[in-house]
Amino acid sequence: MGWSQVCDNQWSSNKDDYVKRTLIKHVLASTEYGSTVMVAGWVRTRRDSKGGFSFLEINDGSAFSGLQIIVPGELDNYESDVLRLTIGSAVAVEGELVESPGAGQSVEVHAARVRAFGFADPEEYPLQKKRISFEKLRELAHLRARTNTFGAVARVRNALAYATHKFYQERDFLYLHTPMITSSDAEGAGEMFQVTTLDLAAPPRLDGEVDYSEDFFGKPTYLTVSGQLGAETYALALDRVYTFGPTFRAENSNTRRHLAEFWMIEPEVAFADLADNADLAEDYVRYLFRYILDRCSDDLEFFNKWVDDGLLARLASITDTDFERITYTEAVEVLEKADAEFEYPVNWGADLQSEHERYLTEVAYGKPLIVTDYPADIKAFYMRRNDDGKTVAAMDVLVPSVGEIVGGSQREERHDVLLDSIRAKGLPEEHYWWYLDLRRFGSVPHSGFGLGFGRLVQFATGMQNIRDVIPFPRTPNSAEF
RNA sequence: UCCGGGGUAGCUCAAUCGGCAGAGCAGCGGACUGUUAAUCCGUUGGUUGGGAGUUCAAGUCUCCCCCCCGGAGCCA
Repeated sequence: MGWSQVCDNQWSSNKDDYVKRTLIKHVLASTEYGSTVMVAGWVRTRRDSKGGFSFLEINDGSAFSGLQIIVPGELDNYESDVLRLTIGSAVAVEGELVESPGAGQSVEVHAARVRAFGFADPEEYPLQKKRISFEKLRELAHLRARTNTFGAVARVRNALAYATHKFYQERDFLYLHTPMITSSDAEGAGEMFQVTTLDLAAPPRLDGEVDYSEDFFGKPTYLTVSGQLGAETYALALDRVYTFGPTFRAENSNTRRHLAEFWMIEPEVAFADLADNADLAEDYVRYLFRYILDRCSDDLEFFNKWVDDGLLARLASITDTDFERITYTEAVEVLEKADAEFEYPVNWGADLQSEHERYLTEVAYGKPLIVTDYPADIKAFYMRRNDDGKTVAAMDVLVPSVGEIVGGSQREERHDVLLDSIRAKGLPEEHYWWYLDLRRFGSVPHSGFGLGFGRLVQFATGMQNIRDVIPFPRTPNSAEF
């Protein structure tokens, strides 16, 4: 049986086959009144009428809205099952699709059969119809997908992931799987989680030091903090590639914008300079928001109403306006002239602080902003040195509310300059032999960036905390579920 | 990690100067009803995060610890 048949309404009353159901989003869009439909999902609320029937609202996650079921009291299992269907119970319903006389929905189903699957004891079930705080729902991460908010987050996150692949595939980018276990800290992007099979209580030792030659890989290994360097190797053979996978940072970061495990998208393009890179980032981000505005309108309207009332206007403005582009030096000038109090002083050579980034994107320009050409001293070794000798071809995309969402650069393609940077930053050059090889053999200018997928979902939904846009967030002290 | 704010009923919160631990919602019982977070009446429900201390008396004051949230740093 093909998947399309599963989604089709092929249900037969002779067979107890509840796989052949119609997803609620298709039922809600249907106008085939009088037809028989089969639906299944989880009960959101039941209201009983002493007129001898019950209203059942069920949701299967396929749409923001649930489906109203009218259950007549004459059903055999009305007393035994239907009246026990409280919030959280799982149920399947066969019935007739009809136009609804009520105000809250256009269609409803008059049940001919109701099959109760798992009940949910209302004394025990932690979710309730009233609003529960996001903090409490984090403790209920195994159940929170059943709420309006987290169902909507999951659908928008999915749409953004799909749109990401669609965008890059349509542009002939090759999807690349870079390793999650790495033997070097070459990326230099933060503290790393160590991966080992050694007995931590009694590791083998040699001259007092832990003897990693006995470890699984024969040397210390870590979870990756970035797929960039691997992506560069493939871009310098296959022209344009992207990664989309998990990355890990063992930083003790406790903010609404950081996770210890998060997903990142990293495109890398050969024969591309910083301007090409900025064009790609802008096209990509605008493509994503246009996609969800088209495909996730119910979910976004919900977020706009209950989570962030400026969301829809902000998303629409981004799809309609070009991003502003300024250099770091220009940004510093704007900040120095700004009529605002900053906790941290602004001076050329210092990195932009969160408050500076937010001022630029929220106050000074009021839209997404691409800042380029940062001082070399505050940026990574692999970024291409500009002719002024002081700055590098780096770029950050800043958006209102979230701040930095994209960080990227043109990569240093000149072997001697790269080697000089590695030495100047005091990095162990023996770890970079293969990375330097790329500059010895067929080197070309190339560029890429990283986009934090969680921050993208935050921006797209208005959700304040990144822990609420991933199913099971990993943060310091927290790896439940 | 630093700064600040918190932890009280299943949930969201209140509790004045240190003086009998409360409300709404949920649950449960009943009434009513093509309902829409239904409504109305009644009702169950507490080791006030943990530990120690001050006091006649501690949710409240002091100390230690744990956890959560916001901001900062790190960064995506």
